[in-house]
Amino acid sequence: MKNLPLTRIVFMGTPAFAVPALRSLHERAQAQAWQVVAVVTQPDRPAGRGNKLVPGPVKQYALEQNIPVLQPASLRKQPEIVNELRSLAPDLLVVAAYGLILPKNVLQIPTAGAINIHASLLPAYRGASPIATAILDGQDETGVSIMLMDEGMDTGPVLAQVHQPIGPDDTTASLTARLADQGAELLLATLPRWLAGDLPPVAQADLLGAVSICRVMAKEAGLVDWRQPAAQIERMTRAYTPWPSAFTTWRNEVFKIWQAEVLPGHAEPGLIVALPTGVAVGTGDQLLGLGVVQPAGKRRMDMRSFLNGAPDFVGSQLGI
RNA sequence: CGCGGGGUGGAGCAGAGGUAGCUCGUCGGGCUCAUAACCCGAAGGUCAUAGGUUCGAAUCCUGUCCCCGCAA
Repeated sequence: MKNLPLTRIVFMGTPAFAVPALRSLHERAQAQAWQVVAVVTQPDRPAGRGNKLVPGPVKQYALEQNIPVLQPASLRKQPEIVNELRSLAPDLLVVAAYGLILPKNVLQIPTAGAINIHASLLPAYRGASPIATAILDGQDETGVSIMLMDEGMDTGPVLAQVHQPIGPDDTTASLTARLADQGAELLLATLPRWLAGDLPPVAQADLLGAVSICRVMAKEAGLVDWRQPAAQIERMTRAYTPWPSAFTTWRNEVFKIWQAEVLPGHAEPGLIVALPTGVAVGTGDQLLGLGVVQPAGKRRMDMRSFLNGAPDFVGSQLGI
């Protein structure tokens, strides 16, 4: 038992989505006879007020667990990092939301391949924002795929998939948390079989569903166009939580909408109207009832609270 | 020192040198088939914190803590 060769794993990931997978690998290391020998994550970035350098969640966890951390700014331009990876002699790369493209010479390092956890049912939603885009599209389910990486973007053959329903109140935040846990579970279930040579990869062309691609989300995507249908705007509030949030302007300042619901009725797009049950905004079709909002400089609050301090809100006009 | 807004009864806000006010909520009472309705009454605040200026500070000055928007 004690002399079995350990499977050497290098984990690559950055945000909170990747943490459950790393934690699972690390906590089960002994039982599964593997070892997380290093973590590769994006460099600390200036964040928050004051622009202080902030390490990502994966780095924080790695530091707590005394796992060595590498933070290259680029894999292509820093051959010394690639050499360092090679010298770690990993058997396996496990990648989850790392944020950098892995060049071929990196993918070739591990003897047992590079495995990626992707938050969609591939081949749907390849790319950078699978969770938010699925919500925005009004999908009623998504999932997690464990796949072998190739040089394309999320194009490699799939080892395992699980489905996850998208609830009517799901946000990118809530879905991300569930998918991260589910992905970690699936990873643990998949890895031993893959390492044992017991799991044939399936090409994405042989899977159900059409290819679709989602790009990195832009801040401006959250800007509400009140001429759109109410249902679309409602989905924006959930898809863009926690970032960049669905927002409009009120009195020339940012006004965020965190929670809303489609209601019957009609009003001029962007016009605030009073209803027996609350306050709503006109859209391209129906009304959008406002639930939780956030004026600039204030914390988010329910509509009742906001109206207590802004009695002239009803009748005013939002947006551009 | 990246830019900016803000911390006032449970909530959201107003007040900007003379010891606090509005809307909502809460509690008691009334009315109602009923209501995020209405009527009457009440409780509840050392105005973030430390120091300073002043006869007097929530209001002016300085330090500290905390919250939020932008930017990244």
